[in-house]
Amino acid sequence: MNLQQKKTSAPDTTVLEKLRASGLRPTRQRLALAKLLFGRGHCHVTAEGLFNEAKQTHVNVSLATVYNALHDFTAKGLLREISVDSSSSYFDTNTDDHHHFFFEGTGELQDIPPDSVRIAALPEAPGGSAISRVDVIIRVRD
Amino acid sequence: MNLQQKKTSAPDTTVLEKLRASGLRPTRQRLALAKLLFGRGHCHVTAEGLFNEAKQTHVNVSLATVYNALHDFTAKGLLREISVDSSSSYFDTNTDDHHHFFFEGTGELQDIPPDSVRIAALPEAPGGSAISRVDVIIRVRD
DNA sequence: CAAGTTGATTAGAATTTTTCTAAACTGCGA
DNA sequence: TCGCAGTTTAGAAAAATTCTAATCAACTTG
Repeated sequence: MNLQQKKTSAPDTTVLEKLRASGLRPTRQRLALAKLLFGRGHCHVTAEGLFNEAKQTHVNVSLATVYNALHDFTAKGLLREISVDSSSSYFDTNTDDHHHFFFEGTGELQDIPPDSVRIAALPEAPGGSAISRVDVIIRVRD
Repeated sequence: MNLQQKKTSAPDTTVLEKLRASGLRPTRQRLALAKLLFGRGHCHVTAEGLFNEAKQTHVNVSLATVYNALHDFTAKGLLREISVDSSSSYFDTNTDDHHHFFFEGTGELQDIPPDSVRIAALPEAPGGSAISRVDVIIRVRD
């Protein structure tokens, strides 16, 4: 047995625990997708993009399942959904409070550290309703 | 002749001029849609929503034409496109610099006057690229 | 520990949203 | 007025997303 293989299996346990902790059943499909999403540094994916990655890794899931998983993960707070572009929505593995650059040419997203944008004077939400999130997207030509 | 009818025809001229000034041909379809969009106070519409309004006003246009018109108007700076929701994009007749409340329950948008949000410390765009726009969306539960 | 029960999950099918492109139209010059 | 060139429309196609019936997985119960 090769040590290289052992190395890659270590984060799988973390991913499994992550699913268990969220209350989602760790099915074959979800585990495989979660491994792709969380088994590396933070990233921004689209459903189509993750679906293609899955295919390349010989993980057999339907596109509908990818959508289901992304939405389930988002509902459990494992991902954050971002709408910047009418073409498709992005899912961010970084769920901490932060903002984004959007490169209009390539359609790519990049995180902005939370303290490099400061919002002074937030308005009151109308009708006394609660603010659930503030999204700042800085669009950049490239 | 009724004075009431005269009243509603006055803004049509403005709408016609608006189209002419932008360089878009004032076709029957565009005029009808522009009248719906600009013949009243600022509003936020979806393609589907505008299409339904058109039908109710007995304006015969296809949904594809509504999309074409909305995108053409946006390209000429008559509208601003906003992505908040993966379900569909919104078009805002207010093209001045301003931000939005998004009511997650009803899916409605509301303008925030520009000076009630102040952004201190905007980060440098990476690679020296130019910032084309900064969008702030405050999501509200309702 | 096998079988049944219940609720969660998957993925093919359907729907919705958006774009593409051939046909129709418009304005212009001959 | 006629024909040409570019613009606009809208039916058809594509892309994105959701729906739902079939499948599966965890938990009883015998």
